[in-house]
Amino acid sequence: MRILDAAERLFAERGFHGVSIRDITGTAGVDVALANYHFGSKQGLLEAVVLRRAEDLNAERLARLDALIAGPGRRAPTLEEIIDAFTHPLLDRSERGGPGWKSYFALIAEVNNSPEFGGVLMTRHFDPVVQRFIEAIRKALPDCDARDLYWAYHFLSGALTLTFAETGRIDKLSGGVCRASDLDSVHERLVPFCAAGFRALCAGGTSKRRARPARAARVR
Amino acid sequence: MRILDAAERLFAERGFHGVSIRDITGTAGVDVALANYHFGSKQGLLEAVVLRRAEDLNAERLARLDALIAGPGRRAPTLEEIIDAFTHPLLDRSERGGPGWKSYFALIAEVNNSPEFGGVLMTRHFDPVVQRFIEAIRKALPDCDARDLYWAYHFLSGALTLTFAETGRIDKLSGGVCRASDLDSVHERLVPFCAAGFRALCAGGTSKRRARPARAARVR
DNA sequence: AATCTAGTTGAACGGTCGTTGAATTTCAAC
DNA sequence: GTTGAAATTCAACGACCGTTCAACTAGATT
Repeated sequence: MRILDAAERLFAERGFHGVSIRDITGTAGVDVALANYHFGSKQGLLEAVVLRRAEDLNAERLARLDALIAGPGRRAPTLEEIIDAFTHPLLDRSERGGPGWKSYFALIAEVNNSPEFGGVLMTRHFDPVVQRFIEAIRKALPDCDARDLYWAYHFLSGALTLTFAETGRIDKLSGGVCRASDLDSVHERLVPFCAAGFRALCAGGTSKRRARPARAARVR
Repeated sequence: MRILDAAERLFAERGFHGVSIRDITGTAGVDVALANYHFGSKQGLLEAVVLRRAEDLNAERLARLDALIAGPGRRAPTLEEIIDAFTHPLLDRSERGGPGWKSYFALIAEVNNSPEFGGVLMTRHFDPVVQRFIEAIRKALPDCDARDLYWAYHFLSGALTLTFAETGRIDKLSGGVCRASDLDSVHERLVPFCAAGFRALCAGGTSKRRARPARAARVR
């Protein structure tokens, strides 16, 4: 659907309110009224854009997770493998999934940080799968406190979202040493970074965590 | 300035394009034309909102960093202390800095993930201080590859931004076990999470990192 | 061939948008 | 008390907004 493609790109570039239906239908080469006919409203169009690729993404994520935990004669999956199953589908699609996917991830990053739409859209379309992954991580990190687990996922989510949005800020900050478009390179670091973070919070139960960083929190 | 306060809150709630100048001046109780008179344009108003608290934030961050590295008879600061100097000013202000600060951090999260404004505003107002912190971390993690360092900061930045935006998504995801508004609790975990991530990427140079997670990347 | 439905178009609705210029008020300096 | 600049208001500009509805087209069904 050309309307969805145009909406995806423009919403990602300028945000929901920064784009008019006329911008979208104009880019798609169709009449203004067609958007409302197919999607009911501008909000409905946004939701359709989010939903379209979310289904594919969720399916691949779950397939990878199932392959890890139910593979024939499989040992228990490592934390790194679980995180990779969660993040690798994004890497695949952004690098080799066609041009729409990069727009999609930039859009998701905006929606994710938007009080207006984030709460509903993200929860509805992504949280069920996230729950499955958190359960898997819980098994890989026994004796892990639930709060620590959820917060660790929260940090992973923030890093992941910013990374695949490819805002290009890191390019400027690093003076060209890092390129946001070099996703393979980032992903290679994202997985061990987050795995180490998870272990720092979870491994050994809560007591270890509370004892150590209190020192840092007491600075000044 | 009442206009800045109103703009800060409304921009945070509904995004730049989701708010009209009339919304802002109406909330502030002044005439429509006053916004353009003082700030030139709607974009100028956004920039003024971002700049106002950025200065205070940068000053406090640098003061804490200087106290760490130049304190009287001070040992070399730990990684946790440096990260805390970077993040604690956010915690202080969000919890005890008045109502405007929470709006501000939500706004920063949106601007940060926006291709439209993020590139210019974030780079201009925050990157100089970020560079100082990355330099400090580099000294705390000798033999650290520059790319690893920048990418680790990138992940920290994403986690930090999402955390202080307090989108409340974690509340739903965790079924109430975690509350985004409980910032002390999050911060207590954010520092060790990121410190462990930095060490996983940087400690021992690049060879160690490249050897290990390749296994996770080769899954499937 | 007639009928029906989904898809598409054109035109228009009322409303809101960012911005501007002239008129008015405020208020400190003289 | 007058002057003058800064601050604020008022009214309006043209442009664009999301949405709707009647009209029209295409293609399958009868």
